[in-house]
Amino acid sequence: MAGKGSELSLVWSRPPGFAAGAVACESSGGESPCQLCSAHHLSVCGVLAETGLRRLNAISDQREFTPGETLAREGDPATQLFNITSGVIRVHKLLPDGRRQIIGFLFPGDFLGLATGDRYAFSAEAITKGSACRFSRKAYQRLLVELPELETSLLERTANDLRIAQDQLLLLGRKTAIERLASFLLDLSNRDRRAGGEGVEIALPMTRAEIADYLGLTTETVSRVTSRLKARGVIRLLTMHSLRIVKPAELAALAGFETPPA
Amino acid sequence: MAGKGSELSLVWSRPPGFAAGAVACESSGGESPCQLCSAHHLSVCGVLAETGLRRLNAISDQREFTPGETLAREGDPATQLFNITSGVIRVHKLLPDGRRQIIGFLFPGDFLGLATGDRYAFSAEAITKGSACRFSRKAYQRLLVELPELETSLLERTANDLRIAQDQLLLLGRKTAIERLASFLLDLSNRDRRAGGEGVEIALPMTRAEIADYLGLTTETVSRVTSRLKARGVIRLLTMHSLRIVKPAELAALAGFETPPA
DNA sequence: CGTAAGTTTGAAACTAATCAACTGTTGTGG
DNA sequence: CCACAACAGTTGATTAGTTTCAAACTTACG
Repeated sequence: MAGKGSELSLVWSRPPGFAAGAVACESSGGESPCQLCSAHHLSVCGVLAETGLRRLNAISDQREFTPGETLAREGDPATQLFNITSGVIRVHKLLPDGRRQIIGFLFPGDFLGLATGDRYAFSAEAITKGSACRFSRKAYQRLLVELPELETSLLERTANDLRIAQDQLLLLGRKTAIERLASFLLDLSNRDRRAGGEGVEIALPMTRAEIADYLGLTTETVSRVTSRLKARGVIRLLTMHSLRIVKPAELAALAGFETPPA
Repeated sequence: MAGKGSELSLVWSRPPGFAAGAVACESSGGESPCQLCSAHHLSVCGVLAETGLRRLNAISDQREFTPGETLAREGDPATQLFNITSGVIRVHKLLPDGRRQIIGFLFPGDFLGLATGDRYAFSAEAITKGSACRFSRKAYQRLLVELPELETSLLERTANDLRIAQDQLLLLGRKTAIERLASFLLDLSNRDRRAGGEGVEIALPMTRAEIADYLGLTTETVSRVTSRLKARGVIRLLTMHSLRIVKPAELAALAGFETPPA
């Protein structure tokens, strides 16, 4: 019962569980770009029929990005929305003195930019190279009015992202360092499983510093806690950026998963 | 530029800034209950025209609550939605060992229950006595399909709540105890100002323990930090549950408001 | 290969939590 | 209306978990 485990997107993401959203998609070129898009089934556009897809495609263009590239800057006018089709993005907020909180990591199928008013409330930067469908916010909003299934889908996604954010509030407000890291690894595992993987071998495209800024810790603490999990035989590092979950049950227990006592 | 300051609702709340949402309302009785409702202009129902209001009203009933009463329990089937019309609600999540994170406080006009799948992802309990419009989730969702302006309004609210949650992630992940309390008091001040007040005399309907669980601290720390603010002349306690902000600028500086350096 | 960036590990410092005592507030019944 | 009990809040002393500072080690890359 209870807790589902938190996720990772947080600024528009994956399908809330049932119906998928619908935004627009990429392709490697060709006549029907969206249907060839490898992220199509994960994306908001997944719910759109032929007609809707075509209209969405008409207002989108393709944007490639390379590591370190900025897609959105906190405080700038929020003119563009993105649907990630490949690669990984990090989304963060800063305090005036430079302290950083990473709000979420975006993967293919995740949507970027709607948790925003007139200006971006966060910055978004590429961690890996990748690509995204880009929309003008205005055109997108106009299209929303005419494609109610798209709006419904976005509402579901937003509600889902809100749920994810609330799980993360519990993590940041009340969990210990080891619980935070365990929760994070389980999230990655669940994500991999939903993407069709085994959820056992986990890729970590982000650096330790980025994990730290996501979990409200320091690099050193992330490193120490990782070592502890390794020493307890719960995980095994394969490379610097991938690991294997050896004892999933123990990891879940450590994560203190959101299962209320009552 | 930049930061707007975080808010307090987080599980469906106040108007995102421009258009208000629309759900349904309360009244003290009478022919046109919604229009007499004191929370009407703050609520999602605020955007609905006569017809929509009537339909919404048809599927709602009135629910009074007293301090300590539970409106929703984490893990239970999410069958009911609420629009708060008076009083204050706290929304929280628990870890198995009882650690609590308060996700938000809900005030009149705030909406409760949509950041949820089939089951509530949080518990909601009354802090004060009050009242709410209650809807069956199913009936509400059916109505959403037929009232697009309601759905649009909900989407805006959800996006707004997501933004608020993300501000709180920054607070919990990166701010110090004094910055957290200062941010909290400023949020309350802003809320009061938007409700037509001066934002100077602040009501604190919640206990220190509840503030602590909202800010990821302990009661003792909240008390100590409050004393420090008092000693510095930034605030003055009027009663146990109300205070005056004496130096708003200093309070804002302490809050480290979300203004990125760049 | 060599340099820079990223990661790990150790020691010291610090913030907030915990434990504990005391004070203030609230609400109830004599 | 006061006394008292129960609860809420404050303050102090100590502890613990995480950060900070520092150095060594590893990996990635030009």
